[in-house]
Amino acid sequence: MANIQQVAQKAGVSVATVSRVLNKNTTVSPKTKLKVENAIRELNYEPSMLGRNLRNSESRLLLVLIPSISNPFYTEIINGIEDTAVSNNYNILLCDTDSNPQRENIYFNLIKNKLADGIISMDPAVNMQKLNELAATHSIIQCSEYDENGCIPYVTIDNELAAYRAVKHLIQSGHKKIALINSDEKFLYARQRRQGYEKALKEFHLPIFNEWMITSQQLGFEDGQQAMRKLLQLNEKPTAVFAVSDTLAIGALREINANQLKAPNDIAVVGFDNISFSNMTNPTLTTISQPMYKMGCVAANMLIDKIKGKDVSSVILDHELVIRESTLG
Amino acid sequence: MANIQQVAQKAGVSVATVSRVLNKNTTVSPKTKLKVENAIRELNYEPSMLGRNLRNSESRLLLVLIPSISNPFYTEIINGIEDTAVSNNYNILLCDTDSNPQRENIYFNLIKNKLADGIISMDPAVNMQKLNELAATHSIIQCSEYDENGCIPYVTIDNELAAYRAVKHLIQSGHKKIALINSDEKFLYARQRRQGYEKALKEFHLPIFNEWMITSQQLGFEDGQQAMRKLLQLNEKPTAVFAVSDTLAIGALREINANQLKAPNDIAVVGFDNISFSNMTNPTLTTISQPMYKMGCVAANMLIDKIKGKDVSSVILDHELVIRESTLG
DNA sequence: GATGTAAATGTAATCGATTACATTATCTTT
DNA sequence: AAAGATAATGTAATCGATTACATTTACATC
Repeated sequence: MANIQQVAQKAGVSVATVSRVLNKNTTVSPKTKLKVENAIRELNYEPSMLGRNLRNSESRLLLVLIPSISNPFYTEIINGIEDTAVSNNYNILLCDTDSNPQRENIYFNLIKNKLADGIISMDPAVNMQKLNELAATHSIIQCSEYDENGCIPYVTIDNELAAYRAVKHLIQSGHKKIALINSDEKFLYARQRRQGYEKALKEFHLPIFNEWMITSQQLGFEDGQQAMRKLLQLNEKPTAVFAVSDTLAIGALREINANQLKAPNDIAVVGFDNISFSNMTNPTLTTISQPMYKMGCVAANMLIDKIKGKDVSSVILDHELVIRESTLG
Repeated sequence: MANIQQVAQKAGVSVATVSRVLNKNTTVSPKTKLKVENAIRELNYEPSMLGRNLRNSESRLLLVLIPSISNPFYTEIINGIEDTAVSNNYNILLCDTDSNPQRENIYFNLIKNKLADGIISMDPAVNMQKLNELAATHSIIQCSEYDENGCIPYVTIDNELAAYRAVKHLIQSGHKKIALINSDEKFLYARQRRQGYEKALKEFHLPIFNEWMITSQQLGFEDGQQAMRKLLQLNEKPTAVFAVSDTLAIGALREINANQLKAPNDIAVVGFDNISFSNMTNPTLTTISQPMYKMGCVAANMLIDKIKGKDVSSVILDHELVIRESTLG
């Protein structure tokens, strides 16, 4: 692969002139410009980003941290981030942390090493302290999950309100025994959604039973199945379930089917996220729709602004309750 | 962020010595080594990959091209690639081409520009000619989808045999009217799976009807729904369907349910890929299981070998028919 | 034709690392 | 204590671009 020197030599000009042509600098005569362009074409030259980035100390790469690529919730967000990034001449590095601190470190180093210009973190299990430290010197945005006490700008939805609405919908459909399948409350969204759940129950003077609140360590389908299995073993079974993630809800639905029960008649189910699967289940799943694509766009724009040195402030986007078969008796 | 010069100054040594400490070169006395390490710690120094990569002309970044991050089929493969890459000290750049030639170009430039050391392409819609040209000068591996006539090493399964087995299973379950929901036959895997389908039908002297072969442009759930809708409008309806992707099959199942029909009694369904969701549907989906994680590992190892200059040859992995409720009358 | 000004082009420093080669320090050995 | 061998460290070129500053060229004006 040719370098800028060879192009300059072939065109009979200096490297500076070649660079000017490359960067669309106007102070190049049309004649020399043509010579240079011919040389570039003949040599099949492509400028090395390594050299360019070293000099400009930018990489035009954005890091996107996700806990697991297997959760469809993130895919739509990523589409939004990617579209926005590309149209601003950035590319994204998708980093599956697996909620593994060691991997996390690898990716943090990438930004310290100037191989990335900024980070969008969607990992709820990220080391918040480290992230905050890093944010002092680098551009970082949080998406969906964030640190209440930190100073990193974020984009998210009102989780408590969304959960409240989901549970209220169940109550208004006539349910009085409503279970919660939550994820670990070390995550902010889990605490917020539980608050929304409790708020709705209290408002309608319904009892809050610890037995009906299951904590799941992971968000896989199987985890939802397991949680539902526990609920079905109780003496006093709930008639409705609110799961804090569609993947959990879908697993729960599966377990209901497997026990020859029917949703929503035996047990109604509400999920959270509106992943594309949620409309393919049998019955289809009632869920809270997050504006995932938009969330990705907003996060990317915030990050790019931050990199440019602008001030950015956090954003809370709207959500929507999507009512489908799993709660429609 | 401190650079190597400042570390050298602080430690009272030359940059060469710092570099030696960094690269675990043995010819450094324990005493100086300590001095340097202290300086590094005090200055919070992290070596710039940009400088290092420019000098070494390597980036230790692998490009992974996928047509769409929304298809769960790819997620398990990516997990395999990522694990293998990380344990070999590489990181991966996940690139969602959206089967968009312009995006594709962006990512091809990344490797030309030395920002990536190699490519694993899983995009069936990739420009094969360009990919082959690029392969002449760069390290490239294809995964799952490949070019029969090209010279790029690949890892895949025997698509024809897998499809043959899937259809044979339907025939042996008593079905005589078997439809195919295929994707565009510009893709090799589509042609191969169709061949397997036809081979099975011929072997059992069953007729091949063009009406029963639907081509879907995309692999989304909705596309499967649409395809099934067409099949259900036929005068002579099939009693079983083989879809070349689980996403299509799940959409088809959904459409069957929506028409108050039951799988497998009214119509049996077989998918392809064994994505995790295929075990969550109602009924659960019979499908061909590809060793996705392993495929990713093999592809990554092949690529790393190729980068090292070793000779690598293509690999065909085993598949498995997973029988579930959607074909079990 | 001399002069001034603007446009075009070139020279060389720079980004932050690695490393071949040169030099200096240390240790043996007699 | 001198010589030679070896270990430790330093000097400076290098990777491939960008760009401030310097220089050259072209052209207008009197």
